[in-house]
Order: sequence, then C-alpha cells, then structure tokens
Amino acid sequence: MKARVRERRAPEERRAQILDETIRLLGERGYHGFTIQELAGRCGITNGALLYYFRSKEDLLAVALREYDRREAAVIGAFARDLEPNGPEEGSLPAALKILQFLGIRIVAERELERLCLVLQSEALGDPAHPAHGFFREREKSILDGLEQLLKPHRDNAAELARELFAMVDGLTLRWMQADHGFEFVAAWDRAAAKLLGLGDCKRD
Amino acid sequence: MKARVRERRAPEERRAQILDETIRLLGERGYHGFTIQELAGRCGITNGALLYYFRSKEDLLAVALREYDRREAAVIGAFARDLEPNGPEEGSLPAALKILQFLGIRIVAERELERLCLVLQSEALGDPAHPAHGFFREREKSILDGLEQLLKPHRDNAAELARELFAMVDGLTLRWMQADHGFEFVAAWDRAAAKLLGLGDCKRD
Amino acid sequence: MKARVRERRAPEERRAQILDETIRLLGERGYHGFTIQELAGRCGITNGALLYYFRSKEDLLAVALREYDRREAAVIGAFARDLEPNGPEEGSLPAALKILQFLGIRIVAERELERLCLVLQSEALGDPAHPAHGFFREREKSILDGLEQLLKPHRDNAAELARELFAMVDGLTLRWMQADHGFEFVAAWDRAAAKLLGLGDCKRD
Amino acid sequence: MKARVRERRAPEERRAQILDETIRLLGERGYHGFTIQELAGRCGITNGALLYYFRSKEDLLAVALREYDRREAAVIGAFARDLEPNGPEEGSLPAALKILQFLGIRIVAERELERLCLVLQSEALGDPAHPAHGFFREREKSILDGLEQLLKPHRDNAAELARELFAMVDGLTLRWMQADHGFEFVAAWDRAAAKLLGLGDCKRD
DNA sequence: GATGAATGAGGCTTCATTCAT
DNA sequence: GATGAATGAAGCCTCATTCAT
Repeated sequence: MKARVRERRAPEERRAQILDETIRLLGERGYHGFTIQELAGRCGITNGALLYYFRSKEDLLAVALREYDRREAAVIGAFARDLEPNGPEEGSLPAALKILQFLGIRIVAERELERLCLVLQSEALGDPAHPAHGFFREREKSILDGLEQLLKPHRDNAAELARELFAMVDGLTLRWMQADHGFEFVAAWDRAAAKLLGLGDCKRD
Repeated sequence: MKARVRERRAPEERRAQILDETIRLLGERGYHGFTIQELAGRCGITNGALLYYFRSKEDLLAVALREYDRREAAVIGAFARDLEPNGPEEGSLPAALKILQFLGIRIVAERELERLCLVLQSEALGDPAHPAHGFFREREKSILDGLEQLLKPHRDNAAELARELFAMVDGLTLRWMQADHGFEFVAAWDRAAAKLLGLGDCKRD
Repeated sequence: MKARVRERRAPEERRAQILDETIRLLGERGYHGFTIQELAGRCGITNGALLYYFRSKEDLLAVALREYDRREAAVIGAFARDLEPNGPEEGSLPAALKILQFLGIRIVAERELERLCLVLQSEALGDPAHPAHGFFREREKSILDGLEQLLKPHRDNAAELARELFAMVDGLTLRWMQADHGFEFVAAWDRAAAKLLGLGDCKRD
Repeated sequence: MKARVRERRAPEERRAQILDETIRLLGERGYHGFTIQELAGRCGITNGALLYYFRSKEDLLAVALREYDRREAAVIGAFARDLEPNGPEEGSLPAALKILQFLGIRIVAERELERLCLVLQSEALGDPAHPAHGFFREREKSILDGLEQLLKPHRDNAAELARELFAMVDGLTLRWMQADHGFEFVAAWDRAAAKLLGLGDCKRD
C-alpha cells in the first residue's frame, strides 16, 4: 500500500544519518521550529523508529551540540598537525593568524553545522529555559578566553580584540548566509581580521 | 469562581501594551517559541481578547516588524534634525561617522527591539517559509546599500566595508547580549568601526 | 480610523434588516454553519449590537422560523381572498388544484425562505437535539394532514397522495435550487402534481 | 488516573470503524455540526488517534463521499449481474423499471449513507465554499443524465421525467426519514414512479 | 530489537455571550 | 439605549512521547 520502500540499515549508519539530518533541520528551523515528525520524514523512517535511536527531542539537540564540539576540536587538532616543521613558530603572531584563518576555512567547510550554531545561539540568547542556553553561555566564555590567550603575547588590548574578532566571525557568517554564500567568505574574513588587528593600510582623512 | 476582574482598557492603550509585550516575548523566544497564550498571560488578558486586537500570531509578528521599521526611521529622522548648523557637513566623513555612532546608540536604547531583530533574523535565516524570511532578505539588501552609499565618497572598497560594518554591528550586539550588556556597547562599536575604517593606530609587527 | 460609516437606523428597521439577513444566511449555511459574527458583518453592525436586538443565536433561529410560518399563513390567506366569487367552488377539486398551484408560486416568490426551510429541515432530520428538530416534526404532520384533508373528498388514497405531493414539492425545490433556478419551477410542479393526481395522459407500453 | 485501556486494533479494522461512524455522524449533524471530538468518542479513541488515520475533518468528508460513490456503483453492478437470462431484456422498459426499483431498495438498505447524502446535499446547496458543494453539483448532473438516457427510448419528455423521478426519490426519502421509516419505502416509491411514468390508473374528474 | 498505533497536552483560532461604560 | 472590549469554552490540529506487539 505504502509506496515507500522500507529501507533497513545498519544501526550505526542510521544513527549517523539521523544526526546529519538533525543538524541540517535544526539549522533551518531552530529548536522550537524543529519537529521530530519532519525529521523522521526526512530520514525516511517513522516517528517511533527515530525515538528508538534517540530518546527525546532534547537528546537530539544535545547530541548535535556534542557533535559540534567534536568537529571543532577535530579542526584544531588538524591545525596542530598541519603546523609544518618549517612553518610559523607556535605562539608567534603568524601562527595566531593561521589559526584565525583556519577558523574561517572551517566555517565554509561546515556550513550546516555553523548555521545550526548561529541559529541556536540566537534562539537561546534571551531564554534561560532554552535547552541550549547553558551551552552557548559557556562557549561564549571559552572562545573569548581562547582568543584572548592567543592574542595576549602580541597586543595590549587582547580582550577587546578577542571580542571584536569573535563578533566579526559570527556577524560575517550571518552576512554570508543571508547572501546565500554570495561572496568569498574566507577572503572576506581574512581582510576583516587583518583590519581589526591593525595590519592593513592606515588612512588618515 | 474566577476572581479575575474584567479589566477594561482604552483600545489604543491596550494595543500599545500588547505590541510592547510582543516585542519583548518575540525577542526572548523567537517566533516558533512564542505562544499567544504566554503573551496573553503577560498582558493580563485572555487568549481571545488578544486576538480581538490582532487577528493572528502572524499578524502580531508583522506589526512588530513594522514597528521596528518605524522606530528605525524615527531615529534616522532624529539624526537629521540633530545635525547642528555648525556641526559636520552633510555627506562629509565626520557626518558618516556620526551616523554610524547613532546606529550604536540606538541599539543600546532599543535593546528589546534589537534583540527581536537578531533572534528573528537568525530564525528565518535558513527557512524560506518563515514569516519573517522576506523581511530580513530585503532589510539585508537595503542596509548594505545604505551603508555603501554612505561610504562611497570616502573609501574605494565601500561595498566590502559596508559588509564588514554591518557584520560588526550584528556580531557585537550578539556578544553584548551574550554578556548580559556587560561592556560599554557604544564605545566598543565606535572603536571597532574606526578600525574597520582604518582610522585607528596602525601596528606593523 | 475605521472606514465603515456608522449607520444609525430606526430600531424596527434594524430588526427587519437583521431578520432578513438571518433568513438568507441560515439558508446558506444551516444553523451550525451560521455565525453571529458573519451575520453582524453582513448587517454592518457589531457583534454586541446584534445581540442587543436578538438575545441569542437560538432566538434568531426561532424568530426566523416564526417568520416562515407567518408568511406561509399570509399566502394561504391571500389565496382565500383570491377565490373569486365566480371562481372554483371551495372544496372542489379545481379549488384544491389552485391551492397546490399557489404552493408552487409561493416557493418561487420566497426562494430565500424556502431554502432556509429545506436546509434546516435536513440539518435537523437526524438530530433530536437540533433546535429546529421539533419545528419540522410538527410541520411534517400538519402539512401531511392539511394535504390529506384537501384531497380526501376527491381521491381514495388521499394519505398516500399527500405524501407523494409533499415529497415532490420538496424534491423539486431541491432540484430547482441545485440547477440555480434553471427551469420553470411553477410549470414543472404543476405538471408533476397533475401526474400524481392522475390527471395527465396515460401510457400503456 | 484514567482507567482507559489502550485499545490497539488492526489498521484496516480501525479505518473501517471510523469510516462507519463518520457516515453515521455526518448524517446526523451535517458537516458543520460534526465534530472530530464526538467522532473520536464514538470510536472509543482519542482525537489524535483519529487524525492518525485521517488527516483532517475535510479528509473524513471526502472519504465518506468516495465511499458513497463506491457503494452506489457496487449496487449498479449487482443489478447488472442480477439481470437474469430470461428476465427483462436490457434497454427495455421493464429493465428500466427494474433499475428504478433497485434504486429504492438501495435506499432502504443503506439508510445511513442515504441520510448523509440528503443532509450534506442540503447543507452544501447554497454555499459554494462548502467542501461538498462541488460533489453534489456534479452528482446532480450525472444522475439527471443517467436517468434521461435510461428513459429516452421509452418516453418523449425524458429530461422532464428524469427530473421528476429524481425529485421524487429525494423527496420521498426525506418524508420517510421524517416519519422515522414509518411507511414502506420501496412500495411507496414504486407506486409514485409508476404514476410519474404514466403507468398507473388514469382518473378524469 | 523495531514498529507504529495511540495518547495527552497544548497551540491557534473561532464563537456565543457577558458586561462595564 | 447601544457599544465594543473581554471572556470561556470548544474546535481542529500538531507534537513529543509511550507502549503493546
């Protein structure tokens, strides 16, 4: 009767698929606009089957956020491994710039995840009861802190600069998505970061 | 049975109250997390009474967005009137800077409205079916365009600069709200804008 | 603000207008589909104003049904007065036929009222709790009885004939309305009644 | 808290039960008076469970009307199979009479379905926005046409006769239901049809 | 282990009606 | 006498979740 072919998949594969679609859907609708029904539909399984893999809606969110952290850490790790022997010395300004650049590259590479981050962050902004509220509170602190540590050796006003850079990544990501990826994100971010770091040209009118 | 006293109010007063609470609540929950029930509760009226003033949930959103536009325009108007006779000449770079500064002042003054803007913008970002999607699409264009016109006489890369400044306001607003208004927004924005415009100190390490 | 011009009318005129629109609207929607809000809208007054004239929705129905009876009686009266001195003798078959003909003429003349009758009758048919249920139960009996009395002097099977004629008026009215009044109702009814009364041509195949 | 035992049933059985109750309830209340809540109550399930099987109230109506068509067609089919080899020749007047008789038998056999038809038809009569309006518009045409084709070989005024017969079935059904099935429907219909076809006794007073 | 029928709560909206002004 | 702001009860529908099979 139903035309849908029941697809049987290995559990781990199914979990991965669900997680993937969860990230996409959460990024489209936010947590409140996200429904288990639509997720199940996109995965081609039923309501009940979905909740067999993930206990609840909040569980799905938690797993998605954990996945976000996991992949972010993976990128940092990749960077560390990428620091070639004859590349910039660790702790140097060039190395710091390289990290900032990596941050931008990552956003382009993982746009789905990045949108999820942007959308959930805003949604949770003013609502302490939001299930992602705490997550983004802590992330705020840890990123500001991380950037500040990175810049402290090279600039006096490291805290201020950290805030500006953090503001710029998120803001530029927002612009980029509003423009349907209509400009070169990495280049734009590099230039903007350079200006904030005072590395660009100075004009005096 | 119910002790509730039927509270009768002048229509305009009631409408204003509802609109006010709508802006606050939309900024807290986003459109999907926003419920007419909670709004009615905050206004001290029933569900039905609320819909006597505004036809639907979507209508409430539309009116809130219209109010946003109205107040934004009001600020621009206030600026125009503020341009003192012996102040910066219209079209000059100092005048442009003054406008940017005004933008920041406005955000602090209307934080509720600004949060609503940030939250709805993100929520609508990836969902063409979101009732505010179109609004923010057009706003994106018109603000980028406005900034570009403002900067064109003074800078070569006006479009790029417009994007950076726009990114910075939104990003910095996000940081400011994540920090519970824990830093001086206007000053931070002024400094950041100056850096992007190349007006700050130049470091060459 | 509201463009609608507040029209002040004499109370009796207003009541008459409301009654008129009630008959029309009940005939379009039935009792359950009829809403006081729409009625008020059509009358150009508010919800509350309407209920100032008629206590409740059920009151409106009752008044409409009473009006139906009133006008039906008026037609019978008109008929009595129309029986010219040198016309058919009262109680004769020609007089009975004349009455049946009058019935058809009336339906065409008062189509709104007739539709209301048809629609409410069906709606109340299977629902003893319907506020018009009793009305149509009694009407059924009284009309069948009236017709039977009319025919008894002239036909043996007066009760059966009464039922057939009654069935035919309602059925033909239904057809006529389904056809958007697309045929000559009075003529069609006259012919059909004649056949049922055995006054037409007889075919024997 | 609730003693309700979760009653699990085979999907097809449940669907059939719901459809059955839908037909009954629609025939009692009409579409506007029909509530999903009451339907669910009669089926012994919750509101939500009901909508698990049928997407919406309108869907329920559509399915009920489709079921009406289905069973009507089934009867016609049964008739065709019933035309015994040595019975009336197809296309002959006796065969046509037989079909008319079948129509009457069907009404008695499927009174629930027939009441639904009568009630919805009237309810939709004057309301183009009624979800069954179109259905009954088309049904009107197709039945009149079908009857006309049936009678054309045997009578000159087939179209008129078709209308009269159609009017009579519906009218007589209405009478029969108003009388709580208080007379022999099939016999009454046979006699009335015979009169309209001019097959009865002719009286000339 | 996996499915999908079923639940219960809640959301938006409509509606008849009340009642202060 | 008349108005219209406000109520409370449904009504349709969606949703996260449970649970028998």
